[in-house]
Amino acid sequence: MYKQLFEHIKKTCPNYPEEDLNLLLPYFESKIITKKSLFLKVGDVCNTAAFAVKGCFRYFTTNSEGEEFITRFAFNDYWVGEIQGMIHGTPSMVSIEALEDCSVLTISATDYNYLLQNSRPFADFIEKKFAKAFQSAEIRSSEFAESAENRYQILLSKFPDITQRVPQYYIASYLGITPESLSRLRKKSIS
Amino acid sequence: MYKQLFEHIKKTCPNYPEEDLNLLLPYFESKIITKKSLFLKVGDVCNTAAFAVKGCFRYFTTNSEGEEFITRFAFNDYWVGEIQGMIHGTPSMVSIEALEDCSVLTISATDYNYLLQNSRPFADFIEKKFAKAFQSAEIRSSEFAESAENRYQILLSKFPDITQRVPQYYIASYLGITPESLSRLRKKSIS
DNA sequence: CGGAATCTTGAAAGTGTTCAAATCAAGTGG
DNA sequence: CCACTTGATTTGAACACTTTCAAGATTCCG
Repeated sequence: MYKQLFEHIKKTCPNYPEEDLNLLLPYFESKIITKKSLFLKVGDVCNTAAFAVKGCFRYFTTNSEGEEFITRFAFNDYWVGEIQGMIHGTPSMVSIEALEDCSVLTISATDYNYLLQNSRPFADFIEKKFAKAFQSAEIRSSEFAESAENRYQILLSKFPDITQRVPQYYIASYLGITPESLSRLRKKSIS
Repeated sequence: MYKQLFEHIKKTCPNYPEEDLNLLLPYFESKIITKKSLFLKVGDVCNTAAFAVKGCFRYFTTNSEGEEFITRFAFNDYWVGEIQGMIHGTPSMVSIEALEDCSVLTISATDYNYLLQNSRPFADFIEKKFAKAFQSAEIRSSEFAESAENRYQILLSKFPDITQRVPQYYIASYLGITPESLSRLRKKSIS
């Protein structure tokens, strides 16, 4: 559990001091998030962040027609939650739901902000994560420059096992097409 | 010129100390960016940020078909450039072009980073701007949950005068449709 | 073994694209 | 100031792609 979190941190910040890693321990709590439960709901303020040791989540919003639209997925070694809301107390624009039973390490917004203020290495780590998240958001929005078929290929190349873990209609929603269209698109790609 | 920049900063950070504002002066330079010139090119590292006193810019990428796709617009009182690249030296994923003759206040990446390190108020200001930019990127990608017509209406509500300043084929590109489709869509909306 | 959920397939309808031509607008040079 | 050029927008018709709705096949799970 914690070893995986530490590995994750060291991958992002290779010179994160070993002793500072151990200081993090008391702030995290191991939890199971059961399949289909909501980790965060639109409009709520995110008061917990979770490091996904094992699991799979979807972020989604609802459009003006009342249809769900998936904005992103999160898998093992991803952080789940809304950093923005944790820091500034702004209500979330997305909901987050577990697609499997997920094993996570959670940290409260209070402890998170405490560490941000009092641990230089942690603050640097979060800053890097944040920069990465920003880049991902920019990439996500430019994906729509591509055709649905290309978007699907890009998604597959990023997450080769996504078809095993995520129902196809969710992938379709992420791509912005109907499940039927995705089914046909897949059929075409194979032949 | 500078007054406008100061107003902009005070709007974001109401208690930005007056004396710290004046400290910023020597780092900024007033410039004109002529219509159609590139402020930043894909792949280059952004070494200058610009505060748009007056003007209008488009950010764009090129998809795998070689077609341009506009990711966002920037107008008066916007910051133009890639903060990410300025801080981390990463190459830009977008190009930025002036759509009018633009009057801007520029600051070099070096000075920018210097201020970030040495001026607490400036760092706080940038942090807020950054959070805002992140949110905008998230919103931008969820816009594709909506129909082209709704996306157009949303854009109009955000920038009521955009049709006066930006050619329609650029707006179409931003919406992810052809200029012809936008033309028809507008015709329909009016009646 | 059911029953529910998911995925596939078909046909019709809808929507956006393409390509070509016409119209409109703005600026240039005689 | 007008004719001309160039760029931008509109319109039309054929076409391509995606959606919708309905039905059938498949998979998963209690």
